[in-house]
Amino acid sequence: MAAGIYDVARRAGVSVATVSRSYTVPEAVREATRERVLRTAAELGYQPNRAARGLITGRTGNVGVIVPDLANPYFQGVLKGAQAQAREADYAVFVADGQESAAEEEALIGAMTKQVDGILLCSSRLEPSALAGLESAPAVVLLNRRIDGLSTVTVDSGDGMRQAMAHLAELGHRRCAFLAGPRRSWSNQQRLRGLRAAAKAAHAEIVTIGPVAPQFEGGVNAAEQVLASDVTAVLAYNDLVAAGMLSRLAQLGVEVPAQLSVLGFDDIPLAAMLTPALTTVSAPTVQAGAAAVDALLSRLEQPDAPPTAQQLAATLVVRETTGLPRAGHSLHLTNQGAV
Amino acid sequence: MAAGIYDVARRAGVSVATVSRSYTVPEAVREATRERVLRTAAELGYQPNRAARGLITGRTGNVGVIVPDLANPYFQGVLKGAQAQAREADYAVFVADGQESAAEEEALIGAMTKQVDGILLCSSRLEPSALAGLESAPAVVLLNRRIDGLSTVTVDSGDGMRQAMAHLAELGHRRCAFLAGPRRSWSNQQRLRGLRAAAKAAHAEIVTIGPVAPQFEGGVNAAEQVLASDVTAVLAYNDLVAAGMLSRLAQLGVEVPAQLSVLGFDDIPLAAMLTPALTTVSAPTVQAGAAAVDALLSRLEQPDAPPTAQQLAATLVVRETTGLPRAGHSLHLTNQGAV
DNA sequence: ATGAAAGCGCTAACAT
DNA sequence: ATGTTAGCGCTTTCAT
Repeated sequence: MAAGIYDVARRAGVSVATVSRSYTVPEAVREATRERVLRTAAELGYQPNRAARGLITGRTGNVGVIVPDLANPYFQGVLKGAQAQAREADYAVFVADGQESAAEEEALIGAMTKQVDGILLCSSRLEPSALAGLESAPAVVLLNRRIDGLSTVTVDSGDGMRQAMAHLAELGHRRCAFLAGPRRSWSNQQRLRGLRAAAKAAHAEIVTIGPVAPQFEGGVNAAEQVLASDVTAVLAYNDLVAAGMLSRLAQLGVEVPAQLSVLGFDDIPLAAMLTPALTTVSAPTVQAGAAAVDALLSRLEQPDAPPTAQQLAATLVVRETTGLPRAGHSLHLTNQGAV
Repeated sequence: MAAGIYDVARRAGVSVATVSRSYTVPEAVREATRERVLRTAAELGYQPNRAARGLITGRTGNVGVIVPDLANPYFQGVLKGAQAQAREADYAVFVADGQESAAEEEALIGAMTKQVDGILLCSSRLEPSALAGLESAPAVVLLNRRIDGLSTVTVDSGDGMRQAMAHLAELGHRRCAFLAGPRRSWSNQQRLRGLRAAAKAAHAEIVTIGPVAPQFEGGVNAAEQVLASDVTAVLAYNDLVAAGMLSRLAQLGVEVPAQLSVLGFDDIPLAAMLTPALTTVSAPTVQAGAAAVDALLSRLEQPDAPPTAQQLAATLVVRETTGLPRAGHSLHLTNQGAV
């Protein structure tokens, strides 16, 4: 069997209290003693049992990460960053997939609560009222969502959109489409707001299309509508939508960026892998995941400190899907509907 | 504070044992009593503390999933499937990122061991000897790796390669390149073996290039070498490599599939999003993750049952990057090295 | 600086 | 069918 604290204590000729202290309050035990204890522990392959420890300290050493969809590449970066940061601080991480459902998310929070010290809720699908009720129990940090009373980490997507629009305006675009994401999504609202403000400043016109499903298919399905709207550029809700758009445009024989400029949002790895490579606004997902865990852990250190609201910068990454607007004529489709 | 079992017991007018039994051996308590207990528990918002339970039962109700790289889309599917299946059985899942390092992986296993009932090791970077030493402690299931004495879930990638080669042969390709993955990788060996056998059967010739990094860049960097090798088709180690290949080929002005056919492996979501869409061998990642957790859980039920070795079928998905071989002339590069 | 002993919240014998 | 009680492996007063 695995060695327990008593085995180590006996073998090292000390009491269990000393063994325990060697780990938790090292400075309270004489160096020679501690060394002997640790060496003995290593020999026996002893590791303190976290569950037993948690029972008495009230801390589990775990954090939970809940995302709406584990298959979404956006959350992959977040998870990677969160995991790395947690492990750094010697925390283990539970993951759970909310399946894009508020109810499931709530159930997961409930199930997780007792097993973690804190929960990182990513792009929560919960109602603001449900979120507001989370101020207690384990610490909670929100990613991509802002609610009073909770610590949050957000990406300045409004400014990201401003950069995107400024880029388009500089190229000469004056009439652009925005392929909107889910209407109630916080991120969508931020992006649209930032875009509208920037468009106004640039004396450009925005036609909003959608909402479309924030997936590849959403972009595929919206392509015709975009073409019909007589714009010279389209800003998609996210990279997945932009990718779908690009795919359908290629089928239709529309050249990007010669005939239409396309922008994404998020800069998931896919963006750089497309041909032409997608110009997009980079949201620092890995960094955001790490920052959120940071916020969570410091909340655990100082439960009474006021909640923090960190905002990360988004940065435009110009690649190959944006260019000068086509001359003042509308689009001719050469390859209507071909596969 | 959160209610404990004693609070529930007192309020329901029963002993703690009855409360406990209402959860763990419901049939051993009179229905009326159990109902009352459960109702009381609900009123108090009581939920059994899993850590305390685990301390005595020796079971944590957790499983761990270790992947070499959380940012790799392949493992995203695996994780999604594993998580769903685990939750189904009311298990929580720990994730950890091995950072492509055998040492880190080993450290993670050590750190996790005490906190989980079983570990799912995905595409482990560990030496066979290290793996063989894992037969004890928590249950272990291997994904994409086969070792005697351990339960495994693998994808029949040899047969996947056979399908791919058969498809190419039918189109008329007789000289194809294989962009090899890491030489020591189990998956790479399986794929190469399957490919060689199928090529022999089809009287086709395989030129092996690489090993290349199993990433987008690996494909980008290998493109020139592939072009120089005078093949009419190239089978990449995985979709990421194929995507890099495609990207570079487009830059070089090589038309796919007219001048060169390209195949990937895995069928990660990216494959369908590329233009032209990638023909690839679909490895059922989500299903594999779920099957592996299944294997893990049944191992927990019956620790003495012999280890199982499940093999999942791979299926060729023909999309747009494969076609007839170009006529018998070599490739002319029209756009050498352009961006 | 170290040890003895009392629990943390729960389950599993063992009673009744 | 239900209650009593002894721990699970550890941390933490309180002594020494």
